[in-house]
Amino acid sequence: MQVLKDDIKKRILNAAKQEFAKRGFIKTSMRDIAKGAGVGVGNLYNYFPSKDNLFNEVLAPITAAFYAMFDRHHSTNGTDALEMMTQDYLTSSVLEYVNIINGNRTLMKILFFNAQGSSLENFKMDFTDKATEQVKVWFADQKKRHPHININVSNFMVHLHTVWMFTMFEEILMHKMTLTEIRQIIEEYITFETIGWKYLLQV
Amino acid sequence: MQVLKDDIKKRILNAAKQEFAKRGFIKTSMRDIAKGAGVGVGNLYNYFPSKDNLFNEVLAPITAAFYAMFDRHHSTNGTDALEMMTQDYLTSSVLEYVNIINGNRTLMKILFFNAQGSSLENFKMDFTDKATEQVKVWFADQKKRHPHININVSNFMVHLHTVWMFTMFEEILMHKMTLTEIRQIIEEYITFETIGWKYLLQV
Amino acid sequence: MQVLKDDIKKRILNAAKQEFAKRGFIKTSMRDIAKGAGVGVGNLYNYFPSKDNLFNEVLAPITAAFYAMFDRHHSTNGTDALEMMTQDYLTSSVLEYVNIINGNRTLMKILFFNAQGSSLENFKMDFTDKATEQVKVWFADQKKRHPHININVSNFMVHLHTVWMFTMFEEILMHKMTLTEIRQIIEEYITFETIGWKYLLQV
Amino acid sequence: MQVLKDDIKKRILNAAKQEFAKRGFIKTSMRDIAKGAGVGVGNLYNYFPSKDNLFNEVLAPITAAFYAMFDRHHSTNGTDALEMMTQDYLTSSVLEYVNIINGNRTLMKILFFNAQGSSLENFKMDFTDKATEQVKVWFADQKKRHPHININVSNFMVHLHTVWMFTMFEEILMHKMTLTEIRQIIEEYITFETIGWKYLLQV
DNA sequence: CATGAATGAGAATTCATTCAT
DNA sequence: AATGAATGAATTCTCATTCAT
Repeated sequence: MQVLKDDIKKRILNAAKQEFAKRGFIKTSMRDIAKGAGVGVGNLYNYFPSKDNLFNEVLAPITAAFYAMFDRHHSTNGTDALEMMTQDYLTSSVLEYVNIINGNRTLMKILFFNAQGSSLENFKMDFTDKATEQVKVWFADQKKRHPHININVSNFMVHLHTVWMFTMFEEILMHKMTLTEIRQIIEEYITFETIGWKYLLQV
Repeated sequence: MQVLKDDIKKRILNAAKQEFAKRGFIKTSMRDIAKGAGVGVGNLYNYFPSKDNLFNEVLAPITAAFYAMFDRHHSTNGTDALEMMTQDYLTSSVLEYVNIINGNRTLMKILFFNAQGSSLENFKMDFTDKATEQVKVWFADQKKRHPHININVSNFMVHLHTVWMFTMFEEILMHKMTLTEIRQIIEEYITFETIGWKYLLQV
Repeated sequence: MQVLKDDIKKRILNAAKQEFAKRGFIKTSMRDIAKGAGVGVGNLYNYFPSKDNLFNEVLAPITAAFYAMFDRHHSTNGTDALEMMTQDYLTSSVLEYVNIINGNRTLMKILFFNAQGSSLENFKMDFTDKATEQVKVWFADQKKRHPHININVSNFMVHLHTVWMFTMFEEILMHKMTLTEIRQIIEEYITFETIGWKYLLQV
Repeated sequence: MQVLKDDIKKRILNAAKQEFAKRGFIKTSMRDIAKGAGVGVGNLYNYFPSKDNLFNEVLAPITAAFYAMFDRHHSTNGTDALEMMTQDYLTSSVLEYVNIINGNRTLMKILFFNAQGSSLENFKMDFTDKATEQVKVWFADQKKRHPHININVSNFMVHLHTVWMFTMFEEILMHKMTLTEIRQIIEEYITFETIGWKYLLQV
């Protein structure tokens, strides 16, 4: 019975994923999902209290991954600024994101492009805001350590670059690329960012 | 009578703008707009043949501005690459965009974030694609003029930076900023881009 | 001024005729008519109190013709049965109808096929009912004159043949025919009817 | 549950039948039907995907009967002309139609008089056209068998008589008659047709 | 746990008619 | 007399959610 239940839940989540990816949150109807899952409409509500909740559950893996990553990086607040500027460090960081993306293309597409109308419609914005806050704290910390660093970078600039990273993810998503291609892009991206920031920070 | 008509049309367009900005295209109902404009529902259709058309008319100023700018820049294809790399040229270019933005904050918000479900839902994507095409042509032209330039930048990278520019606009939009702040950001942005591209192109 | 008014009225009636013929009573909107007449919507109501009234006025020529014919034939009640059975008499009668048809093809089409939803939607039925009543009176009269005539023809049969005549008109209308073709058909029709009725009445 | 479903479907079809018969396709609203069936408006769409489809389902019995009959008569193409001229053969044929009519008075009324605006609005015309085609084929066949038969009857005349038969059905419909009355009428009708055609064909 | 029928509000759009100008 | 903007009710159809079975 428990097994059966889990199976059904998975089938619902899967069907929902397909439909949300195809038509977006608003245009997807519970009926479509039920049909896709081979399940009665009413039964959906035995597993998920509402359409919005179902949507959140579908996207749980990706949102969780983002939050997990966020927490992990929270603990790197102690990392030294100059160390962070190394290509290696950055590359490994970004590749971490890329792995998330690559394992969850569909979910990310939904989260970034098809969430309008749901409670997750502002996820990207909220997340970047949070991330920016974190970076601002990190910057303040660095100021103490390296007084010579030009820390007068606007908060906005920090925010913008966070968003840009996401934008890059989006573009990678939308232009179905091979892993090799992705690696090359990441490299170009990192180069670009490193050069720019080093200049701005006058390191 | 003529005055009255124009007045009502403006009131409808205004109400529509407010509602579309608040709730997005899909979730905004003609009833809401009518109520907002202090007008009967049916009367909306004396001015605009459909919801989608009304939406397009609301956004006409901003879409027209984008297309006009696109056409103007089309004629700069002859511009030399090295000239374009000057801070001055770039700054003036970007400020052009910024002026558009600044005069049409709400409209841009709608166009970029709230157009899902309308015929303009792909405007940003289509526009960046077009812009990318243009830049690719420009790159090819530059290859002839400056054979020493490293032209092996992926199309994707070109595309990405076009999108980034838009992203910056979006962010400027969302963080209601003063003109001075905007100027500083543009400066940082230009610096960043110039440095990065000079490096990539090995100029 | 009076001239102008008449001109406008004619233009409205004409435009209405076109539209009613094209789309039928229900599907034709007052706006369409106004546009067709080159007149403001509101002005229609200065000439005709309602859509239904306008419809009636458009069809007035044809309905009037039918009623006029009806009245004329009312006075033929004195005509002798055996005289009426002659080809000549019948032919001339039917040709009378044909002339009406031919001069008013469009109006008849409207009256017969496009009146649903209007107060004239039952015109044909009402008219045939009245005509049948008249013929029944005529039959009763004949019984006195020619006791040997088999008068036991059902009222229904009388009704049916009235309807058939109309049906023939409809078919002639729908198969745009030349006058010669029409004449041939009428001849065949009369032959058919004469033969049949002579047999039924055992004349 | 299954019983309930069938019951409701019947109630909807019945209510729809009543309303369509009363007001015709266009003027009947889904709300009226829902109210008549004691059902919510939305629920109609659980049974029928559209108003037009509901209309078609309501009329399915009668349209199916017509097509079935058409197919059956298609196989009588081999029947000899002179045989067909016998009263018995014709009577049995027409009675076949009459039986259909008698069991479906309301439906035929709807199909013939109240279908405007629906996808069945041309049913009668289409059907008579098809039937006429069939008869023309039959005529051509007879010409070979009985060269002395005067086959120069206009196509129009053939068409007209097909329509007339339908017209008779319509009239029978509209004048609620007993079966005995109907039989008498059919007899008169057949007599009329036989006499007339024999004369026209110079048999 | 499962069904899908049922609900009822809400969507966009149409249209005859009125009325201020 | 003429305009056409304005109204508001009516149209078909959709859909998240509930509930009897």
